[in-house]
Amino acid sequence: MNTNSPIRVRFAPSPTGHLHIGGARTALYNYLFAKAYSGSMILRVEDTDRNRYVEDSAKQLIKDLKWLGINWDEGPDVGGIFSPYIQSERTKLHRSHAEQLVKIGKAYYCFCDKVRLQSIRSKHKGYDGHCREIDADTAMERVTSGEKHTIRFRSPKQGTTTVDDLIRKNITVKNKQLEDFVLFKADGFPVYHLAAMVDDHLMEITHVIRGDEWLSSIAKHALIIRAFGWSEPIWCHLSVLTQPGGKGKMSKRDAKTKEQDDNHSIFIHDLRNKGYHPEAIINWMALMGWSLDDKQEDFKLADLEKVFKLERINPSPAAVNFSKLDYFQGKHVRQMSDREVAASVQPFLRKSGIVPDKEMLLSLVPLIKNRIVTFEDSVEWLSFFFTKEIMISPSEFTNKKSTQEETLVILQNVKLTLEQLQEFKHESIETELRSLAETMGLKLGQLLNPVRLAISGQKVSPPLFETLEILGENLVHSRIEKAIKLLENI
RNA sequence: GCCCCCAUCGUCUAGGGGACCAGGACGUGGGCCUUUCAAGCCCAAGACCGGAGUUCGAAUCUCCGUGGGGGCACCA
Repeated sequence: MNTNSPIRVRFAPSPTGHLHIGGARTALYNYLFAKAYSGSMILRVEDTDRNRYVEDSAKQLIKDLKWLGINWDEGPDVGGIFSPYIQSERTKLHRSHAEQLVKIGKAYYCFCDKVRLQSIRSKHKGYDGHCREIDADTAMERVTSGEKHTIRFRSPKQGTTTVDDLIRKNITVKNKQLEDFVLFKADGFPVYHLAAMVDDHLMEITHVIRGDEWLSSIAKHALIIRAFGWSEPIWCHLSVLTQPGGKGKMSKRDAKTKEQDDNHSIFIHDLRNKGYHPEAIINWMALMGWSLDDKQEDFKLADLEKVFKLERINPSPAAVNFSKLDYFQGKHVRQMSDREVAASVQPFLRKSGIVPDKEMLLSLVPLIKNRIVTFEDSVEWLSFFFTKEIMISPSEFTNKKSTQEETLVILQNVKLTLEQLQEFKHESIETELRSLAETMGLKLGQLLNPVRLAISGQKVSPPLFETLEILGENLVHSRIEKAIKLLENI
């Protein structure tokens, strides 16, 4: 291709379902490459398969990409000089190009129906060339008379086709391996192979960065391009993403059973609903099949836009590793300001029926910031602050270390101590409770754990002194009192 | 079955003939800190798929195996 022309790349999903991390990562690499080299990113929706079309999924796709921070310069929603960017609106273009290939003898009309194709499939590796030698005039007549037909590519029968992939060097395919594949379907729509090549050419795409699943048909694509006499884009095929165990392709089909546990999903919108931050997802995805060096692993989208290089893409398959996503997510949360965390957490609290006071929430954030992974996690850390009644079963108060009576005494003493406080601040609470533990001859933990249970209903909670302060004198007293009654009445 | 791609710790990776008894990160185990749980810090275990070749020298280059993956539609 012409190396002087500005870089133009495209992400070309088909609207058949939700955006998952495989597609998102392809989109990301395209986007980053465009940014790093001041090129243009194009979004093109490839919806030529009417059977698999899923209503609204293009809209969802766009929403998910935008949420991740991936933008484009041309696309169905923003337009551009090569409009339209919805492939099904370009079928006239595809048709005329297919016919052009017929005209110059690189393709031919085929009148075989599905029944015949089915019957030869067992005997032949691919299409048997039944309509290959029908003379042009006869074929033309049958087409104009309205006979159902497809247009097939006239694949070379001998020799080899060699295509250059940026990260895999030469890929050579024996031409006899190629059948006369369909370019244009009887339903009036083009097949991917034709449509994508025509659109890429017309849209002046310079680099095709796409998934590994296209590698096996790259010879077809090169042959189509060469048949037209066009120059090829630079090809760059990404590796596949495999299941967490490293075995088997990560797929949408069994995503529910294998890649997805309670907290993780391969779908971007699920991750979003779970409370992951887009930057964490970006950082995680970027490193599945790409690296800068052996030093830096923390990247913001803005960083990646500066340093991304196609040459550093790794051709070998990468297994999805959700624990690393959690790591990046946790790390990202800790880097956010308290205000940002509060804002991110709020929708999840609301979803569970909690409408927190803004200032109170802000004061709680420091207590949970390095305890949560996803924003949704905040709900279980904070809900006891906002619910009127908490549930405790008395049996939880006793364990191998302390009996009912001991716990009761602790709570009574704590109650007294707290009642005598001048001000209900965590510093003074801490001072008094520490000295109470000392006078009672208890370890701080022994003293605090029953209190924790009494006021939160949980064995684990945010740091207790701060928790008590924020919970407030009244609530603390009533909850401790309630726990005391509970213990007395066993 | 045929074709194509890939191969370094469990996982993501650095490395690209001597700098490597192979470096980093996640995870795992242990320790420190500590009011629970985290976070943080420290330590540890843990890999060049096998075999030939090329070379003074191979994780690195070549070939052959093996393993894994992807594709062989009027799907994308």
